[in-house]
Amino acid sequence: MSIKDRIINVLTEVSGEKVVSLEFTENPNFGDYSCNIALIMAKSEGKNPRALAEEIKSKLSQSPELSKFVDKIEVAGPGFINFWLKTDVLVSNLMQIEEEKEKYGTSDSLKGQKIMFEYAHPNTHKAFHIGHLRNITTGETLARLYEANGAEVVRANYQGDVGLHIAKALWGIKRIGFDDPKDVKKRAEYLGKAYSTGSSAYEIDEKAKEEIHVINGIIYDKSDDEINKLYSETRQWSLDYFAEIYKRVYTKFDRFYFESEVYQKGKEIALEALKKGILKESEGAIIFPGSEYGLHDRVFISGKGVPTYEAKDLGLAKLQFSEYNPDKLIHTVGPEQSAYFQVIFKALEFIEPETKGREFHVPYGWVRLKEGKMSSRTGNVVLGEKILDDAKESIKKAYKTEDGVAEMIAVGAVKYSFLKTGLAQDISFDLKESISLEGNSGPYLQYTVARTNSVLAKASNKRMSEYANNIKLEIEELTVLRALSRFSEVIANAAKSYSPNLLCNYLYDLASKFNTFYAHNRILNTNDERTKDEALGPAHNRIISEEGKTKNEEVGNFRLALTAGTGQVLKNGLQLLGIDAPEKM
RNA sequence: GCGCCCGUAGCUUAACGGAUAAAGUACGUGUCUUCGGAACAUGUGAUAGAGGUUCGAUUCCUCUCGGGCGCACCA
Repeated sequence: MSIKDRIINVLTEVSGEKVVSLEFTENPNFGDYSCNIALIMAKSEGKNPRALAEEIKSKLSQSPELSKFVDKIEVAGPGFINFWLKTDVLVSNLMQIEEEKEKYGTSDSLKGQKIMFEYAHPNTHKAFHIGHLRNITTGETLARLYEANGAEVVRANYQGDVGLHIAKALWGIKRIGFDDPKDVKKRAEYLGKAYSTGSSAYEIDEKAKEEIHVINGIIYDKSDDEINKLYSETRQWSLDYFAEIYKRVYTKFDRFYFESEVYQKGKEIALEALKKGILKESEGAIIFPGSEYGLHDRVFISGKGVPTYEAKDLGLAKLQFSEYNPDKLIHTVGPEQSAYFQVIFKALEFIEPETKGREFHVPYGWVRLKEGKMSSRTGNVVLGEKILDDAKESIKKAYKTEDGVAEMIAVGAVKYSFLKTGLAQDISFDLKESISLEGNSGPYLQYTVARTNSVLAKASNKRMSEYANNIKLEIEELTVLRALSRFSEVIANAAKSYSPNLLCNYLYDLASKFNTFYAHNRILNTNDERTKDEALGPAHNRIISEEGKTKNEEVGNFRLALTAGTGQVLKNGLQLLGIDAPEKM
């Protein structure tokens, strides 16, 4: 049981309240943990909150359990009860990092749960743009966060390889002429051009529109050999291109679903549902009457008899649940589809009842360009890959870096710039400004790891476990120590609330505190001796040898441990964000 | 028109209904005869507007203004 839970238990017992929340404090003057229970109780009982807090505090001070790890309790502000942890608790946490290494911070709180994360979902024959990159970055991180908490994770990718957009691209190919550039990237560019050609023709040219619908029909019924061949060849071009990107951003999928794989099944399910009266006929199409449930109607099979995205999703859900039977299925998809998913989930409740309460839509915000609106229809897109390449180039220009390291830093910079913002928040993207290498950025964290590596490599004494005793802490040391102890709770929160940005903020805060410590204290060849008079205060006044002095060696060992612990936690945290930290940079 | 989401320093973003609204960037001033300067320190600067609920509101409710997205055969 965590320290936090143990404090909560005592608080629950003493206060008699069932729901007690205990929070980390941002301000060190307010201790390690803070509790607002007195404020809440005062409201319902009509008492003075401060007096009540004092009352609770005096009961708490008599708890033998609490005295094992709590050093000081104070009532502050309107009636908060603040707790300071004993230094040994924090130091033993440091030893835990040393023992558990890359396992440190993980938990099994979600053990036994199977979660399917469905993300990325690019469409073949269309560009893979920065929005996809944000999606894949987000999905991968969520998957890793859930794994870190013990869940069994299935990574799924649902790729659109049939539908009108393909027909537009094929029509475009016919218009501009078939051309195989024989290069993965150039093939993707060529398809992007073909798609925007077909797409704009579709809107302004009635004849083109008709032709595109004919091609769309052929894609489904495979009635034309020439189109079939063109389709399967160019489809593979896209898939090869996507595979390169997945590899580049460290994502591997357990299962690739395709629209081509589910549409037939989806259509059958929809027709079956029509018989049962779940779906209805309307104006020649087959629809789900969402409006009967406060939602809106949606077409599942078009008047032409073609299954729409909606019907395909029925087939997809059927397949996903029969293959994996996940406890939760999380679709990482943009917010514009929120209303769509509400309708689909409702329809699924009737058609596939086992999905009820297990389908979730986690929307992530748009990536908007400062320069103007992005649209693959008009060809005005910024490719995901271009961002990575640009970042890499500017890193090489600014620093002497070998290619592999520059790539690692570029990926870190781009991913971090997406993840540090709240999931639902739109990102306003500027090609030059957004990929930051300084301050609150991926490279800053990577740099800090490299710095810890460098210091540790120079250390002659590797026996860091001897540090723990008799060290009097400087304020900067204590600050880092406290930050380190929060890691596991942060990743649990980040997973639970789908908020990778919480982890980003935490890691930046930790790195920043370490760098402050680093700038003010020597780690190697320490030459300061501390006396009793330099003690920090009652909470952390730990004294030392008989003469009241800390030995240099002990200080050095402790600082090395602090350095190693910081490096380890930063590495573990970056790993969860899907970012590698180079040994040197 | 109906519905959903969003307005926080010049810019990009934080903040379970809590304590002095937190950072980065930019701009200004500094630190360092560097255990890695992609660093550290320091200054200027913000909750769109009006009501309401509350001991307490960036957060919840109502309205106004401003932006985005959905709402039938695209995905």
